[in-house]
Amino acid sequence: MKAATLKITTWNINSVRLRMPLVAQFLKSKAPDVLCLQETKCRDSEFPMKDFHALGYNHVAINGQKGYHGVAVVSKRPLRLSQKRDFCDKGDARHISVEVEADGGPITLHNFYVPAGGDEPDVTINPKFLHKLDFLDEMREWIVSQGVSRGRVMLLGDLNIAPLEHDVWSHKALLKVVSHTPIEVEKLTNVFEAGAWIDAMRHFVPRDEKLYTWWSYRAADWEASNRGRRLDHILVSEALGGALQSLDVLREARNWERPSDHVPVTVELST
DNA sequence: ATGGTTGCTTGGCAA
Repeated sequence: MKAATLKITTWNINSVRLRMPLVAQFLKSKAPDVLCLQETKCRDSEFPMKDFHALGYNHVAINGQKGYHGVAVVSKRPLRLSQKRDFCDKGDARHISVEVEADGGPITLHNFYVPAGGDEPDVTINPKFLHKLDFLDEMREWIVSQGVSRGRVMLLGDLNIAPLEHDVWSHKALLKVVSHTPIEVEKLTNVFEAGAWIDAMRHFVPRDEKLYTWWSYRAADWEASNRGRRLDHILVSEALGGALQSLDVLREARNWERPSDHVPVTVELST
């Protein structure tokens, strides 16, 4: 009898075509039921569909665009595409949602790639930062008005914000660095509260322990300096809070050959 | 004080 669990991974892959060998290595060794990707960086017609099929991931939902952004969900279990919402009406591919079959009933997944926001944390001179804040406001409004977190729901992906003091290597040094500024943290906190989401990663790792999912390419030695940030998140609705079984942040993936700057984050749920 | 790297594409932006 099949174990009644569901393993779900989120991973900003920074070009799915370039890194398909790493994805294959990951799927073979960890075998999650569902993998949610961000920054696929290709049109839907260019997505390496056959490679996923060959690995046993026969169910695929994609929202891609040429060169930038792009999100995808690949699964060993049947999926039903439910939505591709164009937040901020810019035509960006930054969201896709699906329903995944599970023993206790379907689970809705919302896979996000939130705008990075550029370098300057000042909306008067940096339109990319304004876009990021507007995107977060729209997420909050959408969660409230649509009741997004009702039922068995997960919201995950690269949210490009490290909200807690120990989600960054130095809280003080990063207060004026986009990804950890007070205004971004406030708006992401509003998103969390709007759905009464449970922070699945912090369910397993205390808030006073360092926890990162991303290390810059620009460090001479990422591992020695260890200047990481927790930019990737998995949130679950209250109905799934009691189902959380385990967490795996695959730090070693940052040392793979030609790695993404983000590592895969996996949670296991009892279903 | 201000680089540093990577990907998509071939000059320069986005991250």
